[in-house]
Amino acid sequence: MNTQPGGVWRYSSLLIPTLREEPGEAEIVSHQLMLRAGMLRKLAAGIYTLLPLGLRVLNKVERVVREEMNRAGAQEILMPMVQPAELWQETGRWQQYGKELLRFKDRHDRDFCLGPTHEEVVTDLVRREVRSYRQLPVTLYQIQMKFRDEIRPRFGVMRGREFLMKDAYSFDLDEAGARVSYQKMNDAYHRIFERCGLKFKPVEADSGVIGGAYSQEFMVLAETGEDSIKACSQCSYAANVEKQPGAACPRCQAPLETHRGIEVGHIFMLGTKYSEAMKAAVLDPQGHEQPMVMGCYGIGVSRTVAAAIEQHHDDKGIRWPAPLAPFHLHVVVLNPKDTPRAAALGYDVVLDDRDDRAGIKFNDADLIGVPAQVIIGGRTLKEGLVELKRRSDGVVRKIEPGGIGGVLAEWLGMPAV
RNA sequence: CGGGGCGUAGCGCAGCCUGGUAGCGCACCUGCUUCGGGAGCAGGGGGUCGCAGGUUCAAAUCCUGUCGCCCCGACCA
Repeated sequence: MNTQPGGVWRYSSLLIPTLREEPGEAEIVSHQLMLRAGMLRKLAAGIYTLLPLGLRVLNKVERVVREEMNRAGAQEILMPMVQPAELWQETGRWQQYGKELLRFKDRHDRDFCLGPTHEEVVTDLVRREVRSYRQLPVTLYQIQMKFRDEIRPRFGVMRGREFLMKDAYSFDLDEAGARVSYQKMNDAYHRIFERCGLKFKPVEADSGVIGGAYSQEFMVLAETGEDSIKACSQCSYAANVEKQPGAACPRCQAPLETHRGIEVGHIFMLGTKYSEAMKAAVLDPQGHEQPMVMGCYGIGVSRTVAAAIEQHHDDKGIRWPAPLAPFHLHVVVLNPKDTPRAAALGYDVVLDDRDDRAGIKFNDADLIGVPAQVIIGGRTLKEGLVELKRRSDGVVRKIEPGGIGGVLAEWLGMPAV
């Protein structure tokens, strides 16, 4: 599908199978709304097909992520989903990783796995191609489907087995350089989640199987989050409960408050765990071999979509933050005979030209949650006006069609492209 | 893997306890009317009741096994 900005799409030609009733399979609101809004359908436990609307939102998150990764100096690559066992045996994770790592053999009886993460592959790439400290620092990233055979997938794309992830890996000559790279990614993550319109909190976390010196998780605050976090009531300190079992802030001794969070990002200072195991080294200015100091940085792209819905919805449906919205403007044409010539507004527009009753169109529009709606029809149309409605708070303005662009720019907080 | 629940039309469900030729709402198709917040009337199509065995004259219903899905727990970059 065309994802170029500024297009006009006819609702009648899009596959948007909205559901009036709540699907029995969904427990939490983001999962329910993704199904009801026709974004998502299940193929098997934890494995989903994204429909046009769902894909458009995913693409919007990807766009924000790419822009900020590129701005931070990271370079995009694309690594294979299928990985040979040998690499994982080098780091010992072939044995360490449990059943979450889906393994299989090819026709020649060689062992492979579906990549749940890409430290081994990227380290293999860099050790082959980078020889000198002059080539550092380098940060590589990709946006790719991951597969983790979760014990218990749940809540739709919140905890799927197959999911879209942005993973980045930094390589530096020394610890100081690695800290700079880590900080750049930290800054980029703040910008990404802010741009996505999310209320989030960076927390200190355990680095788990990935390993490394220290790590931070980016938690979207939501009641339905699977993680519990402790945040200081006075300073900015916050930690995952796995990491912080105490009741008082270790920095300022103030009491800690408990919140629920959805982990949408996780950044790790890896150190030389992988570069040493895999002999990924460069020559320093003195001509000595040094293992590269690494960091790795993940964002659950599909999970971010669900997290955004958890924070932005009401009883009628989704209320997309403008940067993530599948469309910026939803044109509700009450009488298909009044279908306007779709003016090039410079925004993504969906035009509901279906031959259906007004109630169906209003309800679908609210469900899908495009941030602005134009209602064309009735008395207003006879006056030569249209109604512009803001989804977030229901504010309605009657204006001349020529004024739509201006109000949109104001409401969306973003200029036309 | 332990505990709980559910598999009946595309979706949501009833029927199962107490066995006797499978039903409701929505959706879908046709016609007429209607048309600013999920229309009305009339007609119509759609089902191996998850699957496999067993009991029985007869199984959606009872028994056994099995598969799938959901929730809680353990686990989780």
